[in-house]
Amino acid sequence: MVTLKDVAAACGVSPATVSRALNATGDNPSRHVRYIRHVADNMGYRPNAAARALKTNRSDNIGILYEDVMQHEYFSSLIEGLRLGAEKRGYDLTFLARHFDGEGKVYVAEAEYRSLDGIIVVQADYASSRILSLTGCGLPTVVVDNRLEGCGTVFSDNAAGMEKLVRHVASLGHRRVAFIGGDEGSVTSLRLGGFYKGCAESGIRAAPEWIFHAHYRDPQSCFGALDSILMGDVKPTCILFPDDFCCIGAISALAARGIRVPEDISIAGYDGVEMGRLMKPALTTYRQDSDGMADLAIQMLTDAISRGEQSVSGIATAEGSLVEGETVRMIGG
Amino acid sequence: MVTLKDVAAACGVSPATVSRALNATGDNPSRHVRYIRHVADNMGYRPNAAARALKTNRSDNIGILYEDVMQHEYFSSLIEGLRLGAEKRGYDLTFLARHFDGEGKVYVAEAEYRSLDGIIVVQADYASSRILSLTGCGLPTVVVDNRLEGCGTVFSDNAAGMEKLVRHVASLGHRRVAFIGGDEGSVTSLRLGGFYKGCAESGIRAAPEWIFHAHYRDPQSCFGALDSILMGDVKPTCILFPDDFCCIGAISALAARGIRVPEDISIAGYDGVEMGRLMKPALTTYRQDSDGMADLAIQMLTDAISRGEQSVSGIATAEGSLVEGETVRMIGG
DNA sequence: ATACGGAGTGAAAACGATTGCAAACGGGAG
DNA sequence: CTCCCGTTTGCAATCGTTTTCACTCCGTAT
Repeated sequence: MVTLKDVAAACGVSPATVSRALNATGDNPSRHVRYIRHVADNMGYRPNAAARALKTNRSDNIGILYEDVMQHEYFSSLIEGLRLGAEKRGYDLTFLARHFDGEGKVYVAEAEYRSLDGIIVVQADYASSRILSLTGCGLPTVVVDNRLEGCGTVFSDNAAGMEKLVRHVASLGHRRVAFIGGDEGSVTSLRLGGFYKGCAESGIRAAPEWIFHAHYRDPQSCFGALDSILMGDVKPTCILFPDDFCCIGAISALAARGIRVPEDISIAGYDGVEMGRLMKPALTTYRQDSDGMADLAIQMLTDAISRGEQSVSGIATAEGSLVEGETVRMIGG
Repeated sequence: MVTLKDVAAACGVSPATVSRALNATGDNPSRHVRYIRHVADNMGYRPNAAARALKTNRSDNIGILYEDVMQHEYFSSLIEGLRLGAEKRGYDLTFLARHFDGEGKVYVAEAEYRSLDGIIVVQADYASSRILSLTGCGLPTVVVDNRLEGCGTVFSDNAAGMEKLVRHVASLGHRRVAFIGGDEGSVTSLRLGGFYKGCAESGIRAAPEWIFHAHYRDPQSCFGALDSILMGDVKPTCILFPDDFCCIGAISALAARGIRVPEDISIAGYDGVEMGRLMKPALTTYRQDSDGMADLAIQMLTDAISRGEQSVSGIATAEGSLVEGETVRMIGG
């Protein structure tokens, strides 16, 4: 392993000079600096992250914290986006391991231990108490799709997206629209607000009997809601699902009852998964901009880091886009 | 931040003693050692990873390297499995960033820079030249579903799995079976071998005109193959797809032609994604044991690390399981 | 009683980088 | 030629651990 000292010897200068030459940020480096850099390159010098972190307390490393979300395509693409964003800005990404202590899982200690520069929290459930303990830790933190005291936040446009979806559905003539989701403490509860607003603006009555609770990406509770809907006297012409996964699954559940989509009933999902584009009829859904969210999150975080701040403030929202598929059909006015 | 020295002062001993007390591995620690540990705990002492790494050249940190696979449910659950396995054994997981140099992406340098203890490679494509440069780097490396000189390997039971699938299909009476996949340099080429073997053992003629090339998880090439199959004079009774994603997509493509699954044609996928269980008819497929593979990989790697070896040898295979769905129907003998 | 071996401890030297401080240097003005 | 001021450089300390080496202490064998 070639060290600063080796490069210094090769250049006939002191290690301090080499360090400065390599870290200098000026726009037009002097001949001497260029020479040192050239030699360092040639020798294959790479700084030692541990030594640097020890001295500076910085690691160019961001911790990422999530729970049980990897299987969701939306989240895994979000995480991939985080990685790309971090890479672009010269940071690495480390999974924050959950080392146990007496009372629960400890993330902060881990982050400190590794001298991480910041933390990104990706979590489907709101306000996990384990996460809450992060907020006071003096490390800049950005939370995705969640609101946490003292942390920066990046939201998907949950309310606005659902609103757009409702309008779209309304524009195709639907007046009896059911909503599945709105689970307390999940993003779908934010969307419920958008649903109400969209209904109000489109002159649709948001009938309480057509609003059903279900968890995000939980087919079980979702199909339960579907059952209730189908057992009602008056049936909706369109059902909005909490996520694409459940929505696609529902097509089969409906087919098993002899109900065709979209001929007999229209449906729409939420997320914008790849399968939705592939299938026939193509899924009508709202595509969350996971790449945009990821990049915003990393940007907020790295900005705060490079300003040397201990916390991140501010809220940003990434706008998604309506995906007009074929699962919502036009119905007679 | 509380350091070794602080603990030492509080205990009235030297830092060296504290270090030894905390790192001692003996089964029954002496009273004195227990006391030091107690004090350290109480003071909230956490070792500094950077200092430790600097001194020992170990980081309890494993690098993970992959390309463009995050969107695949199989891969993201594999990565989640890796994380869990690493966590279980006291390691963290860091994404290996791809810093560029003149000729391509450089992973090794990054791994060295962070003094990573080992590397796990997850990659759909065989023999990427970028990866190859890893092998000589003196870091223990385990490759998933791939064979690379000087690296440990964990395989999914590609051939055996496909063989089982073929037998299952044969046992339901199918004699005309088409195979899509077998792409050079991808895992599906291994499965092609299993296909031949399964056919041979089941007395099925593996007809070359029913073997079609397609990339893994590439609907485009897959549907092209499907077209060819459907245009043939004699049609197969069952089609085996390279992955569940394409297979599920194919159901729609078939439906668009008025072909029903499984009444008119039987199909099976490969991977075992969640959606397959949810849909109706439930997807017949072969579920790869991604958790098992991940755990094997981490175990091989951490074993080598703790033995202080510079490379990993050995090949392990994780056995998957046949998922008998409803997309392959029994046909008349 | 003396010598010896083992266990435990402390002092101090690393590991490889950054950085405050002071000295050396270089260029322009007088 | 000298002086002054701004820039560059080197020295040395430091970050928090681990680890070697020498030493002490104590129990046991001779």
